[in-house]
Amino acid sequence: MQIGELAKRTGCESETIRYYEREGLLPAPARSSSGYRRYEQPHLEQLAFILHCRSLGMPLADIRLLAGFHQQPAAEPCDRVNALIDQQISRVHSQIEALQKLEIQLQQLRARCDSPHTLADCGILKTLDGAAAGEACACHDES
Amino acid sequence: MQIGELAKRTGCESETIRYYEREGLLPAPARSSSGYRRYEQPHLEQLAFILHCRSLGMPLADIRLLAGFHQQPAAEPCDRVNALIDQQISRVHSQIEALQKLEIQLQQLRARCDSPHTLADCGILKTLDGAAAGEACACHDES
DNA sequence: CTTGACCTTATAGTAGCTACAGGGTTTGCA
DNA sequence: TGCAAACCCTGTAGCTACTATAAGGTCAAG
Repeated sequence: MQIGELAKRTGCESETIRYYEREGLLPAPARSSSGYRRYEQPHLEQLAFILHCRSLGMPLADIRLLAGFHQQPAAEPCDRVNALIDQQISRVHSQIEALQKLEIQLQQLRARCDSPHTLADCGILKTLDGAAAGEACACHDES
Repeated sequence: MQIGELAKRTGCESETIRYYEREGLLPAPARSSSGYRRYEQPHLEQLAFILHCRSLGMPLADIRLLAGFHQQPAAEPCDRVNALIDQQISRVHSQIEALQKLEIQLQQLRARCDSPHTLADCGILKTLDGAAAGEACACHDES
């Protein structure tokens, strides 16, 4: 199949497929006489593997590693696979925590201007300006 | 003060300060005879304003807008300020939701290999491979 | 024989920095 | 006076994971 069909079947844009090839995540396929890429079933599965990992938020470098385990002797221990997943879980987890703190801070800031005002009276702008001048601010200091 | 001192006082690297100047977030300061940037107190406050907003995860484009409100007549309504903060809150909120789903999916995947195995037996790799071949997977399908 | 849908490569853009390279300046010390 | 360390300058390239062009070649239908 051509790149467009692979794209349609996987829901991944042609340009992204070419990008994955350049990045060494997908093997370069055979070419037709006119230079068009010709994909087979294994390419589709490899791409699906990549997309599945991406949907789990894994970085391309980790996916490269994960894919690489297929080339290794099957009797090897799989602890590095587990470590990659654990790493990803902890990355995601700490992002969640950081964003939750952020949301609270933003809501505290937002509460400073709950009814419509003018720029001069806006509690949000005042808070931000005050913080810039070194004062305590609703969003960061009154935890 | 020179850029290095501004950097030290704000905890922002000199290169980032120059970057903000290039991006039009900080006004270009006066220069010494040898071309060194000379900052005054207002620059420090402006930079602190930017850093404070950044610490709330606001994109530079929004910070530019927020800073721009200082140049506007003080009697203008501040609803666009509020809208920017609301937007940021909803961005952060939907990121949190997406990451929480991700974490659950990752943990379901991780549970497929809770004790050490070989690559051949690794429930994680098997799940990922199966998903690539079109099977249902622990992480996405058994919600 | 032309139109439209496909494909090719190469390059630049996105966000928000960070990290050089390759220079100039200033300060202090011997 | 000479020199080294610690500053500063500009300009450019790198990071992630794409996305979006430009400028062109190919192929099938009508």
